[in-house]
Amino acid sequence: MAVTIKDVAKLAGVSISTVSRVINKSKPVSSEVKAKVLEAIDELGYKPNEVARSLVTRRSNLIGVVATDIGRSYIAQNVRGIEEVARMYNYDIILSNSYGDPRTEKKFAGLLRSKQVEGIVLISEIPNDEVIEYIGDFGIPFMYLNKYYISSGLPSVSIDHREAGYRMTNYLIELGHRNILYLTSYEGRDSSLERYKVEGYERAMDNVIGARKQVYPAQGFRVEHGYAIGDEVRKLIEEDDITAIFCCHDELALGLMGYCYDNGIKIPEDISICGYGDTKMASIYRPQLTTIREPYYDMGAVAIRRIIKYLNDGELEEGNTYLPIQLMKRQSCSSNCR
Amino acid sequence: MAVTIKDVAKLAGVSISTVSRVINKSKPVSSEVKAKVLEAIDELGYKPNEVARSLVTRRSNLIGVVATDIGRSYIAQNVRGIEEVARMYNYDIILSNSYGDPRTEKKFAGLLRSKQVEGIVLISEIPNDEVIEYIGDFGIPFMYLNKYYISSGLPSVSIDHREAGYRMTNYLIELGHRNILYLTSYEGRDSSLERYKVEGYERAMDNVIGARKQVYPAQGFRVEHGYAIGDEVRKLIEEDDITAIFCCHDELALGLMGYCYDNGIKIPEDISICGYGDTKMASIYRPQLTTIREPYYDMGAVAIRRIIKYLNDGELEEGNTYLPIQLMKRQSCSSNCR
DNA sequence: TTGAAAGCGCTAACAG
DNA sequence: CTGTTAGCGCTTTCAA
Repeated sequence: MAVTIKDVAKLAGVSISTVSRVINKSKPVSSEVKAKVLEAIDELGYKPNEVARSLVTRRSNLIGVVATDIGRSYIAQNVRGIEEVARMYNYDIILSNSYGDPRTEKKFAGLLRSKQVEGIVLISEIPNDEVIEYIGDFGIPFMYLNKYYISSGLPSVSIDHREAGYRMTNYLIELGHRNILYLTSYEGRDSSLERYKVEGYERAMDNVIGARKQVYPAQGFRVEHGYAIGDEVRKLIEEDDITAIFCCHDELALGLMGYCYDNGIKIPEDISICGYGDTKMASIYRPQLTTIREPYYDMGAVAIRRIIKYLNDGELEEGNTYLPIQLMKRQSCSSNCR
Repeated sequence: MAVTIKDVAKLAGVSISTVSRVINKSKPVSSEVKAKVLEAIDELGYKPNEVARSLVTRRSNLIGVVATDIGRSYIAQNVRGIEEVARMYNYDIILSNSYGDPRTEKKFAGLLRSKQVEGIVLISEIPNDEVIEYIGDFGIPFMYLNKYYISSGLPSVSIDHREAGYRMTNYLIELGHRNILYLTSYEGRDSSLERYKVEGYERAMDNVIGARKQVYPAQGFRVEHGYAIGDEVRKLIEEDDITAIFCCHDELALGLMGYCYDNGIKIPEDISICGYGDTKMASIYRPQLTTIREPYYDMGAVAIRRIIKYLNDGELEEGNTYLPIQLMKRQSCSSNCR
């Protein structure tokens, strides 16, 4: 049986209230008594039962995180940010993976509430109004991270995708490219964030005489989709004289680069390719991937910070927090255009 | 104020015990009463307070995970395995990142105990007898995952590194290589697992007439270390006519491959390189990395399964669980030797 | 400065 | 089958 506050009290020859007071420094305790208590705690190796404490204080010091899949590199970075900042404020993280199922997201949110978490961060890759409404009713602070879908009005953290799309495109234009293909992920719905990036892309292209816009859809945004679209892209390159491809996500770019490698297409000599996200792999891969940095760690850190701020001050910030954009110029894009 | 069991009892016109019974299906309840209770629960949107429940049942349904850094790809996979299996048995995961500091590992272990976790998985990258002893005293099941250091006797999960080193080396030999460099991570201590891998490597080399063994240390096992050792390795290749390099970890191999790319050394035409681990990147990178698969997801899954088994049956399995070895033959190794 | 006692929300005997 | 009651380990009034 674990040692409890009673054991400590008995050994120190004081009441449990006194022990509680020295643990929490909640009220003055005479230094001699305090010494005795501390000694007893030390001798017994006593650690307060946080569950009991939570029950009475109504503070679990727990933050719930529902993520699509911690196995995704960027999500791991999100979670790192969350965990590290939470830790600074003495919060622990309960983690659950939904694997992209909306019903699971909702179920886990409910489980987290049962565990009395004080706040929830949802890292999703799908639109899911139902879970958002559901969590909204919990009456605890909630942050929503989704790098694929629009979360208009929801408390969230991201970069300005319009601006990012614009900047990246402009960089390619500066390199001398005119026929730049924007490779998007296929989207039935228009709640996709792609909308903004494409807007930025088009705005940049429209500024330049002789630039030819072209937006082409892949079947998704993962590595395998980038690889799979290779044949089609190759055709486009030849037919339309494309010299640079702006991929809507790093993973897609990496898949496409894999295809190019396997098919003897040289990057950036034959074609410039850039990505979006700056996942870990982007800088390890060769040629290193030119990309837009989405600061995943910071996104997590800011998200949890907003939750904690609310928990401390009751101050509720609304809407999206915009983080600075960084263009990572690397090896995969050059001015070697035809 | 959240709705409690009392509210439900009042609305349903029954006692709280009855409500408890229908929630837990712990004792028979007449179907009409049950219906009333269920209705009340639904109407109020009642969710039992797990904290209160934990306090009385002494079961938190929480598993603590202390990891070095969830940002590392393989650790994310470990945690995925842990989380997914734990979930099947209704356990939640509390996650903390130690960032490799032994004192932090110990501190977090203590915090987890305070939170009444029912088991702990420690994913470490350092030797740390102190924390092991500390957790050992908690009297809860404990699994130790460390892919760099020996955990002799401790409950753990891994592949047979001796055999893996042997098999990989043999594969290179079969490809025709004779001068194979084993690139290890620098180790002052001999509690490193490298010992086993090198043993396997040497055993394979010793079997072959004309094979020349050479074990060379990098300053560590990360991508940057692989890149940094590039100059030295290049010299070795030339001087000693090395045709293949067996890197002790994928990250090291990837770093070295990056160096090769940047310096015009072709893989596998000029040199064959293989890794160890089969991290996600190994199959995305080009050329794809030939490597030994360490099944990270499974390692996590098996670890948590052993914990849960103990929790259910009280059965304690000791020592290491060995998982099958897989040799991933890919693009980075060929028989193109001089 | 200290102790006694109530109670957080729930489960689990114990009675009935 | 149902209700009453005693805690789980702790914090926090309220008195002393």
